[in-house]
Amino acid sequence: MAINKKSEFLSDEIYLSDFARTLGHPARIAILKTLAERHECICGEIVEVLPLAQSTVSQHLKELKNMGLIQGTLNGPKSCYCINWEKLEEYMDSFNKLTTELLTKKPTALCCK
Amino acid sequence: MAINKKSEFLSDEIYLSDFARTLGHPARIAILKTLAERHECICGEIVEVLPLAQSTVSQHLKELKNMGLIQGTLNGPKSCYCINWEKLEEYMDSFNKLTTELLTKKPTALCCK
DNA sequence: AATATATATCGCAAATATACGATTAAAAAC
DNA sequence: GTTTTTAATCGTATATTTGCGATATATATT
Repeated sequence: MAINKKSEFLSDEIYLSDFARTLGHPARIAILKTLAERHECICGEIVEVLPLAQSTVSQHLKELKNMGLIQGTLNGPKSCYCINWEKLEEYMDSFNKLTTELLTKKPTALCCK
Repeated sequence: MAINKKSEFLSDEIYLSDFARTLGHPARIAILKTLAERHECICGEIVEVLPLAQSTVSQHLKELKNMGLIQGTLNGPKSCYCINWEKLEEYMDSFNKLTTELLTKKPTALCCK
């Protein structure tokens, strides 16, 4: 690859693709579902639910946190995670805007005959 | 990584994460936007729009095609691409179901104090 | 027939992502 | 004060993704 060409795209496209890439692993979707269900979890609870080692789960949590989709606060030796709804909804809105934009351009006739 | 743990997740989570991963690169989002805008494009038109080499664009097109999101038909030496709306809407619906499912579980009180 | 055009594929290099065990750090329990 | 518990980080191995040039293939054009 040598050079990362990502920066040459529109910032909107980068923003959306970063969100999509973050959801691009089943573990991270499962984590969001678990957190939504339970409202908050300590790391260990999430590890129990996933078929992955603790260190791997910790990495996925870090990635979700870096994207702002979840937040974790220390609670003694434990670390309590929950969804950052504001941020999640912001990303969802952007995604919905894209899908709406695409759908409004859906042609009536068939293409590429 | 040694072993791919993806298969140990729920098929629904795998399905969604595959879709998300496919949108996880700005080039593929840009391709979908271009195809929606123009209804159909030959490969060369897409190459013109993107800041990537022809062979790289061809790879991204292949990935979108493998996921069923676009279809390409040969037209002489040219290859005409368009969006597979049925499939795209199917993925979007699944994604919307996830977001709805998450949002219905949004708590009223703050978590992780 | 020879040449030009268009695009898919191959082969390779580099970057990124995934996964785990081992270690570290910090608080809790004893 | 020592031990245990919890989770983050480090180091490392492997897999996957991204990107390009070169090549192959197939159709148009001349």
